[in-house]
Amino acid sequence: MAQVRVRFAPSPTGFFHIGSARTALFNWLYARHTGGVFVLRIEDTDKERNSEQFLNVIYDSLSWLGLNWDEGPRVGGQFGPYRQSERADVYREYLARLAAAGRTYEKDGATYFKLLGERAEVYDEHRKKTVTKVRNAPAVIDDRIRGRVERTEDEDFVIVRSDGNPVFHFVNVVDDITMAITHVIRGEDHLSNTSKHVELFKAFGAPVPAYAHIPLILKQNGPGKMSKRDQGALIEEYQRRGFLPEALVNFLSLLGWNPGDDREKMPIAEIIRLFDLPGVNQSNARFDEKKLAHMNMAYLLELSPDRFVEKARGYLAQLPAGASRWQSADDAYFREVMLLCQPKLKGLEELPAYTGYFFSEDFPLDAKVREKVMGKGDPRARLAELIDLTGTADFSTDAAIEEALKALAARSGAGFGDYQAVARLAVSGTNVGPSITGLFRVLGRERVRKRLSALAATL
RNA sequence: GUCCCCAUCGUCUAGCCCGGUUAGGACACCACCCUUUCACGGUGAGAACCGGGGUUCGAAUCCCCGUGGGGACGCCA
Repeated sequence: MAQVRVRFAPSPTGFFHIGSARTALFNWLYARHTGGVFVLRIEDTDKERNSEQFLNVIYDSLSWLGLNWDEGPRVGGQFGPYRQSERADVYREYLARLAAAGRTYEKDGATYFKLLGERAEVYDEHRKKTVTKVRNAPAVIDDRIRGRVERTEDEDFVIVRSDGNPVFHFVNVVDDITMAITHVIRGEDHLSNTSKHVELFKAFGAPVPAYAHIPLILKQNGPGKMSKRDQGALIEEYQRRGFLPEALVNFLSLLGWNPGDDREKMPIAEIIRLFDLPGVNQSNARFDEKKLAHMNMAYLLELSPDRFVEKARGYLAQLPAGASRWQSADDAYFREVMLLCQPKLKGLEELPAYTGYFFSEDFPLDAKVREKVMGKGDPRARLAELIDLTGTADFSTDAAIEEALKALAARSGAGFGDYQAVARLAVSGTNVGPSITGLFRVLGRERVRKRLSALAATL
């Protein structure tokens, strides 16, 4: 069996859709699984809609996801160039072949591909116009996911626009032929187009590749497939929100595919080992951001300290406002704060709100929490005792702080929880966060006492 | 309207090909446990074979018809 060659062929429209990401991923996985070649081809024949800078959106998104390409722009390859805008010579040659075989004709300045068979004029109710139907044999699509699919192409179609630019169907097929693509893995929305492509392959006398039409990703609420305007549809959004690419890739791999057992969270090497076309589902999948968030948390939790700190720093640095707040902190302290919070976070997005009070005295006091804590027991007395205790207590370790607090609770007869709640409110302004002992230790005696006193002063 | 694809818990899915399961897992939700908060984690609960016909001793599984969902029908890709 010859080496597998697959391709991902996006258009530089300025967006990198999550559905495109999954198509790219499945192609990449199949190439890696089979030891094949993953080709990146840029389909930029529509000069109206494409632009140079949009190319970077594609490169950046693929790179961020870790989907490296073996052939394509920036890395080259023996079947280049890999941008359709640079392949005019190839298309001219293939168009000439079609013309020589009598399979093209001009109409309204455009070039049409001519189907073989009897013709008849028919009025199309839906399109409200008369069209020429061709009595044609069905095209057979050998689909690795759906099985054998037949569809009859019964109308000639445009392959070169009147402005001289070739159309998708034509260049797509020509490139798949000239780039020796063996498997076309793409979204199901292309299944109906495939009969056009099969007709072209046949007209060129070229072997038809194996197809694999993968199910679509549906929007989480409401009807229809996910579009670029839907919440969570764009890869750059996940990048910006600090999602871990390995988590997103793992999640995406499970949208329409499964390893055949209960496993979900898997290292990419394992996904590559298990991935195969027959394991891909046939039905569309609804996108579920909650499950993605859970996957992201699981990956975040197991990040090594160094990696977590690096990710946290990266995330905070790209925030639009207030980046200076964290940047002014010294490395050791920053690291200590981040590692204290790592086991508690669901996502890097929580970082600003979750760690703000470590880096500034100006942090919000949650009014509801304050009301709740202050309305219970004798917070005034607890605060006074805490201020007294923290003046002399050993702050060197969590254990020492815990011991001191427990001793205080035992002396006074109030519960540990009462001290904990009041102290937490004073130092962090809320009722969620790391352990109170960790909070004390990392914040340090001086700031803890200052904040306790500040809260006491408001009573 | 025409053509194509699809159909298991709210969601992602295993099981289907090669009929016999208390129809399994995960996310979400709820309860309990753990616990110095909040999480994590643990235990448990509720929750599905779209409908109708066939074939068969027996159908989630095979066949047909409905219905529902999705896609395509551009000088977009």
